[in-house]
Amino acid sequence: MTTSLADTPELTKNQSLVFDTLTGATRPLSAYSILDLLRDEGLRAPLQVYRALDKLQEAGLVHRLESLNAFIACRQSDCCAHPSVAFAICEICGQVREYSDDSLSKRIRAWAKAENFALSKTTIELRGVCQSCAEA
Amino acid sequence: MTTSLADTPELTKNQSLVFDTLTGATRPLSAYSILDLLRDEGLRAPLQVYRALDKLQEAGLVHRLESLNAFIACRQSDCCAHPSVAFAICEICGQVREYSDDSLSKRIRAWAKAENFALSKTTIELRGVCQSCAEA
DNA sequence: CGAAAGATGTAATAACATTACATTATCTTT
DNA sequence: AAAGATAATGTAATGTTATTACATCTTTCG
Ligand SMILES: [Zn+2]
Ligand SMILES: [Zn+2]
Ligand SMILES: [Zn+2]
Ligand SMILES: [Zn+2]
Repeated sequence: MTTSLADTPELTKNQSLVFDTLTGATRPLSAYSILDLLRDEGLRAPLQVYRALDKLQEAGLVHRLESLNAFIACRQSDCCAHPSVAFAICEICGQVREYSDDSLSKRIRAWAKAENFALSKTTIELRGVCQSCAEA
Repeated sequence: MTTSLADTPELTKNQSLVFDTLTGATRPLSAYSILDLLRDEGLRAPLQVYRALDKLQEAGLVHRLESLNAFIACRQSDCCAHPSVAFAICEICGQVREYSDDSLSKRIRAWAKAENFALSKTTIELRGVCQSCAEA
């Protein structure tokens, strides 16, 4: 089975369907939106989507946006190499820019070390208006 | 009406109830937990809590933790002076540390400026294990 | 083959949040 | 004080997001 664009880990049918849906989207999708888009492909229940999303997140192919309760496909080739990724979410058009800033994650790790906080995951989400929406 | 600890803006009855509940808690509370704690005080419906939380957030007295769908009272006197606040959430005990790191927010604002992203709000949430839980 | 692990299908329910509408309190102006 | 405006409240219903429970099927591997 080689359905998807990035088949780093071999994806199952449901995982591929969900991943391809996210890859084709230009904005974050909620689990239920994904489900609706995949009804014709045979998906019937939320759990089918949530299970696929879990695996895709573990594989680093998909990110969850906490402030949106929604998901996007990873757009950064070297995303896994960076300890913390940031997302800039446009409040007008809904588009999301993913970026890594090493000095940002360095600062965070320094704070964690100084405070003896054993860091396992960081969430950085920026809200605002993107350049093209500001121009319009 | 001067019921609450920090009455910077004059709080209404429901706002005070919700704020005092959060101030008394040692961990983040969900809106529905707050509601349950305030049934005896006369609160009946989720909306009563959500409305109070909205006002308290506007006033900067309460923060929403996006990755937890929960709320905490602000514990930083000068929180509003800092453009972006970070939260370190312990995955064992549930306690949350709130801190401000100016160089962190400087980095974020620099990125936003370079990318012409009109930043309105930043969410920074760290997950991990706090010092006392690591020692235990 | 047969056990174990993983993936799937389905239903039900839990948890979180908002819309809509009616009412009451507070403040402002006359 | 009366009238009108604004903000807060009460209540019900509904919408949205996520998980639990249980049965079935598939793949892997000794
Ligand atoms: Zn990524
Ligand atoms: Zn935009
Ligand atoms: Zn604060
Ligand atoms: Zn802890």
